[in-house]
Amino acid sequence: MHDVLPVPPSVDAWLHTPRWRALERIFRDVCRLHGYREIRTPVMESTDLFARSVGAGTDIVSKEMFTFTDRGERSMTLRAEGTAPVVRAFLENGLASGGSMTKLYYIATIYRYEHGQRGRYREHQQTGIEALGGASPAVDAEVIALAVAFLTRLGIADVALRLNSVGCPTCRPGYLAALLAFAEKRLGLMSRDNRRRFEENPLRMLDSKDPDDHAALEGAPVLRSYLCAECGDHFTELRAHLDDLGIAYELDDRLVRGLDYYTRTAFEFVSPQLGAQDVIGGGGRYDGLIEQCGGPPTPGVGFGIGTERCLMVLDRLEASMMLEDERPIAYVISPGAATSRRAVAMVAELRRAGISAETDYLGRSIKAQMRTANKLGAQWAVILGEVELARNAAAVKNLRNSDEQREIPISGLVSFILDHLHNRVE
RNA sequence: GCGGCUGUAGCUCAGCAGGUUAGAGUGCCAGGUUGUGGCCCUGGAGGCCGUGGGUUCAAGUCCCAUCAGCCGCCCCA
Repeated sequence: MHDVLPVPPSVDAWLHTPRWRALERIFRDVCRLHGYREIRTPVMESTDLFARSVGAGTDIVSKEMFTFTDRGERSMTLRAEGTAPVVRAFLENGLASGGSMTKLYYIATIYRYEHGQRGRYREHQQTGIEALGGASPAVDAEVIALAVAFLTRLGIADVALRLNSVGCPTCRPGYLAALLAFAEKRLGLMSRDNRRRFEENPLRMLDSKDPDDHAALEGAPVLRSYLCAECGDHFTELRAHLDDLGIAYELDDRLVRGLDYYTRTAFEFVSPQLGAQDVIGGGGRYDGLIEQCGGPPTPGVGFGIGTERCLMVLDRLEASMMLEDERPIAYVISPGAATSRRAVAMVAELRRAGISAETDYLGRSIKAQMRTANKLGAQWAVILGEVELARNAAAVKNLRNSDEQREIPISGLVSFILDHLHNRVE
C-alpha cells in the first residue's frame, strides 16, 4: 500500500496525485469516445461473489482475498477483482435491457492479500471496462482497441499485446484430456508447483516460467488447435478485426489467465520497462459468467489495467504527462496586521471571480511572502501596502517574467488579472 | 506461502572492526535589503537511529522477534 502525494516523492515520482488525475482523465475521455459509461461499486462484497465467479482453485480466491466477518456474521471480502462486482451490479439493477449492449467502465481499488513487492501492492487501482451483451468478435476488438487507445494516449507505446483463445466448455475438456495425457508422462521432469497444478489447475501448467517445465512441456498439445468450430471462427474473426484496426499482437499458446471465468479470448499487455511484475493489464471474454451469477445467458468481454504499473512505466520512460496547473494566479501580500484584513477580503473576491488566489496567514515579512508567492509559482504578487491602500490601489508584479511592478486601482484589479491570464483563449 | 536484502533529519544518503555532544546534501525558517521573489552569502530549527526484547562497562553499529519496504519465486494489475 502507498500514499499518493501532492508533491512527487524523489524516488517514486509516480506517487503524485496530479499524475493519477491525468491518467484518470485520459481514461475517462477514451471511454467516452468509445461509448462506455462509468459504474461505481462498493469496496466490499459478499465473499461468495468472488469465490463463485473467479473460481475456488485460483490463487486469488484460495490465498489472496481480504476476507472478514461482519457483525451480522456474514463473510465479506474487499474487492478482489473488477469484473464480478460489475456483473453483480448489472444484474441487481436491471441494467440488462433485452437485446441491447451495456458498456461500462470503472476506476476502482482492488485488494489482494499477497506479499508486497515493487509493482505488486495489497491495495492497487485498476481502470477497466466491461462490454456486456455482445458475442461478436468485433466487441473483443473494440475492447482491445480501447485499451490500446488508452495506453497510446498515456504515452506507453512500448507494450506488447499477447493474444490467445482458451476455448469454451465445449472444446476445452477435449484439450485438457490431451494435455493431461501428455503431461502425465513427464510429471517427473516438472517442478513441484507444476505437479500441483497438474492436479488442481492443469491449464496453468502452461505459463510456468520454470525452464524445466518449459522443456518438459515442449511439444505439448496446443489449445488453439483443439478449438471447436465456433471458437475457432471467433478467434479468426477477431484477428481479422485487429488487422483491420492496425493493432499488432503476438499469439501466445501458453497465455492462460488466472481467473476461471474466461472463455475464448484472453489477452495481456506486457511492458519491458517493468521487472517481475511486467503485466500492465489484461482481460478477456467471459461468456458464462453472467449466467453463472444468476442472470440470463449473456456474453461479456473486458479488461483491467493497473494504474500503478502504467505510471511506473511512464516514469521509466520519463514521459511527460499533461498535468493540471496547480499554481495560483494571484498571491496577495499584506505588509502588516493593518492590511491583512483587506488581504483576506481580497482573496475571497478574486476567488469569486474564478481567480485562484492565496495569501499569508502566518504574519510573515514581505520578503517571506514574496518568496512563498514565487515558490508557489503564482503569476501575480498583489501587494496591499498602506501606501497603495491610501490611494485605493494595489501594487501588482508579474512573478513569471521580469516586467516592472505597477500600480492598479483596486476596483480594476479583477478585470486586470482576467485580461492578463496566461494561456488565455483569445 | 517460500528464499534473500534494507529500515539513520521532511527527502536522498554517510556513519569506518560497538566507545565521548549522530553528520552531509537538499528542503524548511530567518538575516544580509527599516515594504518586495528568483541567484548568492550567513545563521537557525529539525533525529523515541522502524518497533520490542536481549548481549555488553558501553549498541545507530552485535543477536532474536516483529512491522514496513525492496529483489527473486508464486501469482497477477
